[in-house]
Amino acid sequence: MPELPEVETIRRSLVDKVKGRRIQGVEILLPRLIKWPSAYEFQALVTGKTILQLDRKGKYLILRLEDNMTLVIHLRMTGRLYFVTNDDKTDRFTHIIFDLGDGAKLLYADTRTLGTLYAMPESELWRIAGLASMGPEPLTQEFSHAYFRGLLAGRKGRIKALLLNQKLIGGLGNIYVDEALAIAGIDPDRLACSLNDEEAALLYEAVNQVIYDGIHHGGTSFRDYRDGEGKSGSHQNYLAVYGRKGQPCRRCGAPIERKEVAGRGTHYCPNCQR
DNA sequence: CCGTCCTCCTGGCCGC
DNA sequence: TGCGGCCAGGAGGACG
Repeated sequence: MPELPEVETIRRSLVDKVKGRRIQGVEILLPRLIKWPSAYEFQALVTGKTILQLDRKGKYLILRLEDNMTLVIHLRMTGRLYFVTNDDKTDRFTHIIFDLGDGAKLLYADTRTLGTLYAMPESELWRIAGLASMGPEPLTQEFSHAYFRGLLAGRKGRIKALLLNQKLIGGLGNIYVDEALAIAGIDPDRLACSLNDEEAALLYEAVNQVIYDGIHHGGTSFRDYRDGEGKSGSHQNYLAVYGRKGQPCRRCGAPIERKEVAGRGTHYCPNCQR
């Protein structure tokens, strides 16, 4: 499940490969993945355009094309983006093929087909609500300690739900939220407004730390995630709690447990997190 | 406005 | 061994 560190790793692995290349054609094998405009219009808008830059905002990848056109991709659960220079790597999960010329292709593959693609002029990006309403990302100036404290004040929902809310903080998903809460020693079931100053400070630091470490390790390859060259990340080897049900807590040795919080499978140490 | 629940989707895993 | 059932979870929409 690509979260901010995984999407950033994909961006870094692709940017130099696609920059300056012209999209010669687009083959759309699964049209329903195109959310705006129609698949036919999408094809017309991006074909013939040169890729000027590859940006990321939260979990969205944004290809900046010439003439202020943008191609936006959200990988959701199992989306993958590969750069290839031969045809060998297409399989039945390859749904959209961007021909970049000279045998080079950018492949969009997705086993569960929940991913979404959009094409529109930069001035119309407001159409993508999740992009337009995204909150500040960890490791940015905008995501200040004061901002984070402000989020917690008076909020009755669970802290896990708050961290997952992209309108409040951009880029966190289930893995990194569980990890941040584990590092900060906070029970995911706690109400956001119940955190004291010390806990809030610990959690703020933990959120930044897990995102930093995740990027540093090239992402977490727990199931499907690979970077733009098909390489796995290594952060799965450093996880504190996610996917470690029954295994000993790295801090106290107690078995990691799993429960449902905010409708999500949640891993935590019952001893360290309170 | 806010929180909760449902929906989408399919490979993989579990139990019978 | 086969197969039904369920789980994984990001995000948008319905609903109270």
